Amino acid sequence: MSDIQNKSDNNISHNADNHLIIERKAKLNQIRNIRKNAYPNSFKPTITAYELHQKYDEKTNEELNGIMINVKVAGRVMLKRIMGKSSFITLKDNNYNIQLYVNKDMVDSTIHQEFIELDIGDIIGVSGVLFKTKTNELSIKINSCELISKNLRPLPEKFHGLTNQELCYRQRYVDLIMNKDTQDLFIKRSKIIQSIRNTLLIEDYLEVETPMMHQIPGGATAKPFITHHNTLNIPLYLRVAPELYLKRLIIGGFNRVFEINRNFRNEGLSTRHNPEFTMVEFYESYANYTRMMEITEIIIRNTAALAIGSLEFEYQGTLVDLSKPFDKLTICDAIIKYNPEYSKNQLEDKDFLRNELHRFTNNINKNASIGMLQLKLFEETTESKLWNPTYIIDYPVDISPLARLSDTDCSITERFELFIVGREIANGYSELNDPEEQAMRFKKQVEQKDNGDEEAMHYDADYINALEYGMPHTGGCGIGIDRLVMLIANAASIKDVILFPQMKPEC
RNA sequence: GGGUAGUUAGCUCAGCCGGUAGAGCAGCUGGCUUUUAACCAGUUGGUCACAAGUUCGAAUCUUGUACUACCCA
Repeated sequence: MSDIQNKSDNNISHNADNHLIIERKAKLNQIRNIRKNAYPNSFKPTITAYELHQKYDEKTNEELNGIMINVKVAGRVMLKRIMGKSSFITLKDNNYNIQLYVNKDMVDSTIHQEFIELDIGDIIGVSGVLFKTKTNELSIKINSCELISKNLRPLPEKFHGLTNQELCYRQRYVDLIMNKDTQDLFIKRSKIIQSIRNTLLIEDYLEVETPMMHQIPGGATAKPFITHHNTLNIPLYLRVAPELYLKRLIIGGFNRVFEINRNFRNEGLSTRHNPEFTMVEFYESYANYTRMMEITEIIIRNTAALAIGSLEFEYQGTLVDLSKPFDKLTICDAIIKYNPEYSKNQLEDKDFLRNELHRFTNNINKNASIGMLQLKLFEETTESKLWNPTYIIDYPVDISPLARLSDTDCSITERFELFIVGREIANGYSELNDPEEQAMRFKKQVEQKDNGDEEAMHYDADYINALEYGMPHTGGCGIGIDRLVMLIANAASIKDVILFPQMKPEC
């Protein structure tokens, strides 16, 4: 800890003080000289700005004068309009504004002086009486004013706010102070997660927590972060997925479980990738992938209904419709539907697929199965066209090491991915519950790892051990919550829906 | 990893056929009795991201580096 502390000490004052900050620090020093504590903690508001508007917006000035409502409110000074005798401040309390008013002749001169000397950004507590101005704005005629926390760093410009995207991400606290849209988005995110949780609880799922630190990373083909446990002196991996632990719980006898939590993948940063991201994974025994598609559909509709109140909405300027049953297509059917120039015969011809793929990429595995070639062509030609919700089903077994084989075709699995606005939102399957088959699949993964595939899975002997106790047939699914929030909140980048996205260090 | 654009005052932005660095807001001083992006007058504030080059002279032209955004792999 102390090492890290010492290193970070170097950047503590990375923004050198300008004259604005020097002036405000001087003000703070004055306050320290006058008061015992410049950061008092005794002010207790009696009402919030939101409640004030709820209760009193409809009242007239005469009605308010008649009942003389005394209130105590706290918040941040956002705007000042100082005039000779009458002065106004716009106070922001938990994202709602309330106007404060003071008249020089009607209060003690020190209160008036303190009021007009407040800086934009200061956090204050006031008490006063409600009234309405000429323009019918609910306001508080203050009779006392206490500085609770001095603002030392000036806020961004009052009209344009903070628009510098980099600063919004790096200093989210400033973004949240200035931009109501940002606050609203993260409120929406919270509602979406609540909605997912509610839907699963109603479906009788149990919410659980499984390890974030794995001795053997598993559950997805992805490159993990690695760390070290000092006492045990072993490497630990931040999990890439909770899947194998959730299925251990199914084996343990919980019929329906889910977990909403972070996964970590050691990949690049992009508008669709943050190294830590949030997933909900849910597993239901005595179910298969058809049931998982049904419940995924319910979950996604419910989130939209709760967060935006509609199943039809715009994403980046184009309408998305969640109201109709989600389309369900195999990889080949989807290619043909969105690219009519291809025929079924062509898609079953390995040489044709290879030639076709060379138009898009030179990176084609020599040993790729026909399923893999079809998938590759799907990714190149079709994925980005799947705007309205579409389940792509029956993925090749090569890339689905934890999914159950199809009963009719042993080259494919009972697996689906859900695409909306051209992006993968969910991934689910009928779980592979045959321990011998699973052991064989793990061995294949290990071979791939030995051949240099950093994303290939490890052999998890304890998971095989668990499966050998017997796991009922089970359906499972994971939904990427960040991408779902992007969709519902109409955000272009994953950084917009993560409060503190990972950024490169500032130089 | 590759391409394109951006980086100028605390914030939002001008300036870019090279010639003393600008505005609005914020700040400071003064005025103003219901304002609301209050207004009016005056005023402080800059290593023009960083580094090298071309030039008598670079925010401006060239190259490189860093970060950010977008597109592609």
